[in-house]
Amino acid sequence: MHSRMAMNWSEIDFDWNQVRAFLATVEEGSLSGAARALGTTQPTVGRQVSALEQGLGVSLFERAGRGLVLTPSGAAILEAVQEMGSAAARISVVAAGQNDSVAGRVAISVSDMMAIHIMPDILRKIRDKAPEIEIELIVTNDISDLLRREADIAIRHVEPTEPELIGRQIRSGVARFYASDAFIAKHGCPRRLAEAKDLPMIGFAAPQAMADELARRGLQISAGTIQFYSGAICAAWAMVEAGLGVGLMSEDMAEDRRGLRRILEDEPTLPVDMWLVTHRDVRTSRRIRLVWDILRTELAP
Amino acid sequence: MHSRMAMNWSEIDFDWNQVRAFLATVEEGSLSGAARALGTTQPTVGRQVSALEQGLGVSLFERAGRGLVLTPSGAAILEAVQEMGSAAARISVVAAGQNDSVAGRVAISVSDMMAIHIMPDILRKIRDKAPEIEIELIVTNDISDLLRREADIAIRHVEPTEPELIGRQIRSGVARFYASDAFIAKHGCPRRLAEAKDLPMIGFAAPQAMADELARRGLQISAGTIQFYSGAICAAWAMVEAGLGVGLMSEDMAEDRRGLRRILEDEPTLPVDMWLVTHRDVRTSRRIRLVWDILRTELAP
DNA sequence: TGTGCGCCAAACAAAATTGCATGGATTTTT
DNA sequence: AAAAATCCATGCAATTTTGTTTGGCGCACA
Repeated sequence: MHSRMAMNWSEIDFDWNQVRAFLATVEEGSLSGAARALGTTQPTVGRQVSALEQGLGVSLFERAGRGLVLTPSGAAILEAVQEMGSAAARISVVAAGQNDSVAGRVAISVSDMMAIHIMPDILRKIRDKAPEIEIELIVTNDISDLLRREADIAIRHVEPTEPELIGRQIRSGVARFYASDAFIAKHGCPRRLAEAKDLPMIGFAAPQAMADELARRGLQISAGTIQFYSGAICAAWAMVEAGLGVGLMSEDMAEDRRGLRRILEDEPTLPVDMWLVTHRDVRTSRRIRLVWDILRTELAP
Repeated sequence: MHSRMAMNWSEIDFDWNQVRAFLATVEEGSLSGAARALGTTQPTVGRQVSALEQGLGVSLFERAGRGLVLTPSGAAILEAVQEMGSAAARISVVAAGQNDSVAGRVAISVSDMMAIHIMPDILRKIRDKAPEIEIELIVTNDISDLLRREADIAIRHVEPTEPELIGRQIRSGVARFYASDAFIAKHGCPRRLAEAKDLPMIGFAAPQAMADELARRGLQISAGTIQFYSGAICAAWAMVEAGLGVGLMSEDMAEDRRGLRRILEDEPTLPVDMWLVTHRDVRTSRRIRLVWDILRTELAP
């Protein structure tokens, strides 16, 4: 019995893997790039795309010397192709959630500072409690996309807004300003914000973006004071330690740092939230649930 | 920020065709039924579903003697799978709309010699592969103007320089000198260029233009030896066959000619290139692309 | 209870796909 | 302006996938 309307199979007799090759090619911009992304070879991707063109009776790319250019026909089907891709990603997410084996891989996405200062101890605990779980630590300072299953669990600093994601606030710390001893020896140790406003500052993002973000939290900083910055927070902190400027840092992480001193005693408190986030569908997996619980316990205030 | 999120390919490493097999199995109720619907065989569908189960790490069906029963995990991914299927169907529909029907006219511009000696066989092949395509053969010895859409595809002997045109070199032959048996009986068969320089020659262009062109290619010919000429190459060749003079001709075309003999064994080789040329914009058209591909295959060395 | 029918699983031969190596072409770099 | 780096196409060998055939199992029906 067919509870649903039966599919018209003759309409989709083309090879679905060829669609995947096409999508990868569009996203990567070249056949070679698509091959790298898919873990196959350029001739294979090229032939699959050609076969799709022939199967659909449309030419999708114009071979233009270096690289390919999407034809109008290619652009026309692109939206449906992308939807097919995101449905495939959802299959992966849901299937991962259905997998109730404890043994297997769990991917956790964290910032580099977390990876260096906090995760090692937690990973040891995970190994003790569940040695058959294999952890992939994805280190990125971008928010990684749980919807596409780049990671199973992520630690973010903002509450997730997507309805498919569930987040649990695990800790709220405070960020403060720090500088190296050498820096203080040279510039003095400012106690009040007013004294510090001309000191060079190390940023974690482009100066204007960082100034805007701080302003949103009630701290007026001129973008001009940010001379150096790096999205890699540990690199930014190396700059602070080298005495290149003052830096803003979560309190509990700064404790470990040697040669750093807190400055600005009257600064407004900058709350730093921490959220443990996962996908509603993968959370049902026993293995992921186990890791989730360990993280939640260990990261509790 | 990336508004266009790239796909996470490493996690979507399962075979998309396996998803199709799973969907067909669910909708048809059995592996055999799915095989019938997909136009394949039951073992194939069975193996694809098994491979999907292994790839996702989840069991999708309960093998229950006669027939299969969906497991909870199978039911969980079903929605996303169906969405993938409907996206696939949409691709097919959109592509069909984009598919400018293959029926229609394609104009090919060729020289008269090509039209007579080479095109007939190729036209037969085009008719076999795509009977609904109507071919107009534009016979001209001028470089026909693709930019003005006099023709959709042209065969030229020089590489196109215009950026709007794309050309593909398909063959490089050699031109040699030939004369009719009657001519040789009367004038002898010159073996060296020096012996021939006073023999009457049939031209394909105005004597001085032809002499200049040959000089550019390293062959010194006096314009005065060209007594008769015609831009219509086949007319010029009728003159050669009638014994009015010697003629220069592409080797592969001369082979077919009866009553002609090659002369001048020490002549410098005159390369004759052949380029398939079309306009960038029309190349995306399905039927023109089809004809292009046939021409390219058939004219390959 | 025996028989027929439909379905899934397994073994082996055939076919299709893939990967590798290479060549041609174009853009970027030095 | 030459050289390096990419990128796509193609020929050929190897692997993978598919098709064919056969056998086992459960269910329906006489």
